[in-house]
Amino acid sequence: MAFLAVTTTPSPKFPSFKPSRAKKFTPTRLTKLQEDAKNHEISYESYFLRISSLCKEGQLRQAVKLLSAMELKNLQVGPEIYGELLQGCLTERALFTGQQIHARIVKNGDFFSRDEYIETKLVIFYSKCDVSEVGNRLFRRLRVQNAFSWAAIIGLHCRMGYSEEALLGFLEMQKSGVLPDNFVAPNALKACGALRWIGFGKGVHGYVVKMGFGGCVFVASSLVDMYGKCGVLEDARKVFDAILDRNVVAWNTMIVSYVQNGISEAAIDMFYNMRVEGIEPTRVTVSSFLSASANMGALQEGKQGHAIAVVGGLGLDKILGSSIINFYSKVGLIQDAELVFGRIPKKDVVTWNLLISGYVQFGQVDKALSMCQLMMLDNLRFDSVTLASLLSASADTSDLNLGKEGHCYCIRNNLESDVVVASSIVDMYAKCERIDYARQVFNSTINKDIVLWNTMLAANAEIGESREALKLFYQMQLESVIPNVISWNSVILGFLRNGLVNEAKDLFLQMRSSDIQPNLITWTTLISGLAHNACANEAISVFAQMQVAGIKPNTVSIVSALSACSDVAALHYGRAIHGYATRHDILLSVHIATSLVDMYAKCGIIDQAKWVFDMILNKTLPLYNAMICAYALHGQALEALELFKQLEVEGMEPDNITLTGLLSACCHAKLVNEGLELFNHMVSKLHMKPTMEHYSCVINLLSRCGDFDEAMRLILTMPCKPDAHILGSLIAACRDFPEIELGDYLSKHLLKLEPDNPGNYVALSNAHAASGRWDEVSYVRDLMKQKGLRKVPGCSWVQIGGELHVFVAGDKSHPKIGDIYTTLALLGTEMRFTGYEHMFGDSEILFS
DNA sequence: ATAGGGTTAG
Repeated sequence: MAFLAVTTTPSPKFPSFKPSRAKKFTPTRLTKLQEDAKNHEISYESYFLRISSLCKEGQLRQAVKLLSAMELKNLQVGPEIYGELLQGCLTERALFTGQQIHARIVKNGDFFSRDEYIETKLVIFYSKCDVSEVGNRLFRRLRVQNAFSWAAIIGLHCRMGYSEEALLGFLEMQKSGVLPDNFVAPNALKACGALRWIGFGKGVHGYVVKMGFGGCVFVASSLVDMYGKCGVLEDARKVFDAILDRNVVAWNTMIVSYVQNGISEAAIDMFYNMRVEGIEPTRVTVSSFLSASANMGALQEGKQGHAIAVVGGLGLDKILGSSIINFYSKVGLIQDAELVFGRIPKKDVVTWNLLISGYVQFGQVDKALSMCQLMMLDNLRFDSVTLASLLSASADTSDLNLGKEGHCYCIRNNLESDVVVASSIVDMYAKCERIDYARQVFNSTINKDIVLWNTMLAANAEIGESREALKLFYQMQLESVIPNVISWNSVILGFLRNGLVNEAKDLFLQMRSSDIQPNLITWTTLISGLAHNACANEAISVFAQMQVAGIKPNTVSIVSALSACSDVAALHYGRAIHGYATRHDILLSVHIATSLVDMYAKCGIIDQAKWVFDMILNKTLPLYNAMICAYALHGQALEALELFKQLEVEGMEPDNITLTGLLSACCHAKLVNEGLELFNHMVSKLHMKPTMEHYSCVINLLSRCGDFDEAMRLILTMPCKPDAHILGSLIAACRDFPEIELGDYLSKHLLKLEPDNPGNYVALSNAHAASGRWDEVSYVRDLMKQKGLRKVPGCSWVQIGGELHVFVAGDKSHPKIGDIYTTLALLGTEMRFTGYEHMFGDSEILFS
């Protein structure tokens, strides 16, 4: 029973003195006591007061010195002095000093270390310093677990993210007969919010009301926060409205709830209401307001928020600074973001990440990379967010080496198990055309979330692996991940990229009857996919359906619809879309103008195309290209060349498309000198490498003008093998002149060169058809049949008398069919569709 | 009691 004897040591004599009395000392009495202490014998009381005030001022070293002085003089030190010292260490979060005090307490024997007040203080101290092992151990050894220690330990669990433990503590506390007070309730509510346990939260709400804490702003604000975190904004608002004296925190909590639930408008509204009530915003207010502004892309509001922070003298800490940077980079004002970045005194990873992701988002990969280097020089390590941005940059630029470096960094630093990072890695490999690597990373990631599934789905859809995409779509559902709009959209895209139009339409119908409704991107995907698969008329009708469904078309959908109109020369619909764009003030978009130029040109109205072209002030290269190709289509080579001059005057660099347009314009107009001059200019002055199309235009031009020698010379000197198209056009020209011998030679050569390439046979038959030699066409087709070659879709046409004969090989829905409509449009409106006929087993569309 | 960053679809 020796140890019992220790615990029952007779208590030393202490002055009967309670810390609560300290509050009654007035400042004058305090100074008097301090003077006494200097001159005369220092009383216990004044030691206590001196230590207490030093602790409150944060002068911990001085306070500890006094404690040592007391110990030297063999003065008895009571629990209240240790308590004050611990409180001082607590507010200063001075863990080391606190541990020293703890050591002295233990050294002084069980009377001190087992004092209820001291024990509780120690639990609170270690809990607040987030030393959970010690805090928990001391708490478990407590003989009396009072409301204070319970609050400390529940708060500790809360801060460490052990929300379940916090709530268990809340229950256990009640079970042991200690009633949770208005200090514990906020922590319990915070845990409910973190766990999204609305049921438990409501229980706490009921308890709070029963106990009469409902009027406490702290508790009410926590309730607002809890309901907000659980997504029940109506209840959050009800609690908020019932608070009688709302302080800034209450307002902030409500604003934050709206922001976190994506209701930015309401958050902004709240902010203005708060200002009307004359509540001064804090950094928390402004940074939440800026989040809302950033999410809405509300330029004016965000700038106002920044101004309020400056005018209100709110210091630029890293969180407020980050919010400002986030806002500026989200609205694209990267330079302003840079400026603010430079003014933040203490930056952390988040600050750097924001600027880096801003750069990545606006395509400034170089700046993002140099930022990463500077970040390393600042002794900061990359985290998963940095890597996600870096990997996304590698994906955008298809930089496989950079991407691999990023992947390796993730492996070395254990970041690859983060789903977000895994998604970025998968996306990076997919965009760098290494779907095999993407698949490997995808398979080895344990916890797949919807974004990761969608990333893999999109990767397969992009390359038309529709089977694989559909498989993933079912597989994710088997693993209880419910597809969202993006998943559906990707599967539809996969079908369309694979040319499976019916399957795509089918899935779209399924989607419309499911819980998930098509959004703008679904409609756009479908319209553009139909247009690309030669279903122009359907594309146009889907575009109309989309408006019926109440979805406002954007630039991409309008451009796709216009391209569909171009394909079938649907002037009527094209004009309607033009009108729509004008009414909605989106005509200024260069992309739409470019499509309009193309559409009007292909519908035969070159003047209208020029009108649209002239209307755009800041012309881009694609716009010039569209107009040049429009002139080429209409055989107006001189105008095209004039435009080329204008383009060079404006300091633009022509690209391959520009040159193709110009050369084909020359070719149509048989401007042989201009064409050759252009070709030489392109090679020697612009240092451009001619493509097969460029050679094709020039060789076609030469042969159409009868210069077969020069054409052959070019064929022999070109760095790549001539394709079927080039030889085909040459053969066609041979028939026209006639250069029968050369033509026959080339024909045989073409078939000898690549006897198994069906494209060559098609080219040949097209060439024969163009010169009206039907027997030859028939012969070539027979040859194909003998060789068992599948027909390659394609078409050709020829005008004989008043009739236009159009030959369509294979499927009538082949994209090439669009050319027929364009040709018809160019020929004028007299041409009338008269029906299909069959010739050589293929369809022939007759017009007259 | 309240605040900041990242990944997927046309």
